[in-house]
Amino acid sequence: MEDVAERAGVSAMTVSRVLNTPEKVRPDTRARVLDAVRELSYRPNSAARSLVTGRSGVLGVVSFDTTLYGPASTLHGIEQAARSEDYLVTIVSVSALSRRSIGEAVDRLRFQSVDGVVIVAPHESAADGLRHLPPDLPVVVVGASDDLPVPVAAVDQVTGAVRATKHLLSLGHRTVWHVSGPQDWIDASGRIAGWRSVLEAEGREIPEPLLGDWSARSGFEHGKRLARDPEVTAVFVANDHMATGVLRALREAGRQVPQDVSVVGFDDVPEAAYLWPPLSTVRQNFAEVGRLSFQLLLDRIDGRAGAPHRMIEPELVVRESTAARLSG
Amino acid sequence: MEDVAERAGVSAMTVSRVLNTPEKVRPDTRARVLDAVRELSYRPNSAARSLVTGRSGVLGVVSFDTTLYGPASTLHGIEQAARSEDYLVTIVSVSALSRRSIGEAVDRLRFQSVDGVVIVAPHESAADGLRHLPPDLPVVVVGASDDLPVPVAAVDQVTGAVRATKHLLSLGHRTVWHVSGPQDWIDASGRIAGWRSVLEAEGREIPEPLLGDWSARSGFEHGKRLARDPEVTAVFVANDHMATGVLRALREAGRQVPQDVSVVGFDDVPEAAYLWPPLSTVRQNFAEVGRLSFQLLLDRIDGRAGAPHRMIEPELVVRESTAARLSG
DNA sequence: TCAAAAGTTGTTATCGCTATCATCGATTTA
DNA sequence: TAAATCGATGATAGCGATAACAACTTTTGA
Repeated sequence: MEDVAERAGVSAMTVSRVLNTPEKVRPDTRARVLDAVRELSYRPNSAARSLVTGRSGVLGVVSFDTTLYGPASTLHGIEQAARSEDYLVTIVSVSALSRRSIGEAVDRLRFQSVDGVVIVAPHESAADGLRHLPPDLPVVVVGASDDLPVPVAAVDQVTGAVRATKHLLSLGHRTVWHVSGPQDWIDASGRIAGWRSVLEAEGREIPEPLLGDWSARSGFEHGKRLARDPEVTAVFVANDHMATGVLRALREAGRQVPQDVSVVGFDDVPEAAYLWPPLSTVRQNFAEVGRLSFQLLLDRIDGRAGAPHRMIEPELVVRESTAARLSG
Repeated sequence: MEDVAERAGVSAMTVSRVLNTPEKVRPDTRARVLDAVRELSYRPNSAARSLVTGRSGVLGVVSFDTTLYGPASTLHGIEQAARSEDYLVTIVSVSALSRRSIGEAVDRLRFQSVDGVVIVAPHESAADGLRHLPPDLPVVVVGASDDLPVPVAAVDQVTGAVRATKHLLSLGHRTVWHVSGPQDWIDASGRIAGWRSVLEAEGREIPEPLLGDWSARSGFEHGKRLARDPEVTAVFVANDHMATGVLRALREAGRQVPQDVSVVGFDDVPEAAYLWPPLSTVRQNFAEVGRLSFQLLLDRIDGRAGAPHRMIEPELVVRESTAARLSG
């Protein structure tokens, strides 16, 4: 920086000003400095800068398994939004959402002086960890229940499940079976709640939900069971991967989709439209969740109040895995 | 830090030593310092540290679309490996792999003084960008051709394609059709090369490869074409998502898999085992690629020579989408 | 027993930048 | 015209850590 200053015939302070508050420097001086910067291909040292400003320009994201479609998309959304504001994103992926693992992840990020943290915590067990966060660190949570002391951005799971269930009932099905995610997942319990509420409101029989683990394998296992029961004509599956397994099980048992059984998934993963048959599902706009959570975090960092909680409405996408119930 | 020193009755320097080279401090002093650290819940300031050491403990990853299964898994592998060595990972995801976008991404990371960068660049167009990297920055590339001036870690695509193709021929198919990825992807061209080499070596007819774009949609489109041609009995599809589309197209056209047509995919995405029928495919160990590339990068950062290029062998996973060709 | 060696701790300077306040000339105002 | 104001730039002092060397203590060995 000294060299740049010398070359431009100014002081180091002026160079700093050109880089941070250009409007406070006379245009011709500014130009000279910028030339010198370019000629020496000078890059300011961020460590020194953040040492004195107390800001690093880096955000942390703590996420459960980033290879899953949802977390990966959310992360991507956060990253895109962050880039437009010149923030960089540091990721810590955790394999469990206990109080301890969240605490450790946040500590590691804090140690690197991130300016704020987004925690993608779709799991019940995270709640404890989320209640014991350092109070001086700006934090936003994605996909958790909204009774937390920090801002939350999430897709409204209940509404999504309600739409899926209503859609199936409107096709004339007597009731709707449900293959759910693990109950300690916020998303799973929200979807169960939405599904159940519709059946209750309409006075339909409420079958016991079949507990899956999000994997295609568990969908397949439950699908085999459902296929055996001729009463089953409509299934709401809590995610598209499990739905993939359910589709396979139904077919192998000789039950046609959608003629014999209608199936709705959740997520709208990219390949959902190309399963056989194309899967009706509930689309979650993860990218939007990412954008929103970043916005919330930025508000926090800059000391603005900002909305405390933000819900995003999911959208029912009807394809060919659902059809009117055959009479009889 | 001053406070900690005072509380422990030592100098700041000793506190620093306790944190960095504990073995150079007498056990009792060390204990006193650690107590003070705990009582004041002191956290060293990484900005100050990296200002003086020139190291940040942060790695950068530049990756093409991190929502794709491959890049996401690789990223995850890098992150896990990095954590075990106390590195944090900062991610920049780019939507194109031009020289410019790679340059910008690397610049943004360098600006944050990362200690090194892994570039996940499975695209031909990245080559130009990879040849013009700043020479003073430790860089490792994942999934690129191996004629680069930087270390490369990759899955051996050619071998994977060879195995898939040989498997199909060994089942008695006359030849093997290929739905490929975009040709400017390294992985796609490698798979084409492997597939073609086997057919050539065996003197089989070499059908024109059908160019897809990795999406289930394009697999579906090509699948419709293949389904119309009764000559087609074996298809090697360049990834599992396209294979999903191919399966659907074949079924819709009334052609049974595997009785009429055998299909092999590539990647082994988690749901591949639960498609209908379970998809035979080639498994790429992305986590291992991530681990390896981190290792390579660490060697670079620490000034060790290290292996220049590392290839990982993919593995053929035979499930139920492939079967012997029916005579006739 | 005492000097040399080894082990421990402290002092000082510095990493590269920006906050703060001082300075100085130019412009406006009375 | 002199005083007040303003805008642009500069000088100085840290931010919080570690490197390098200095100083002091303890061990070691003849």
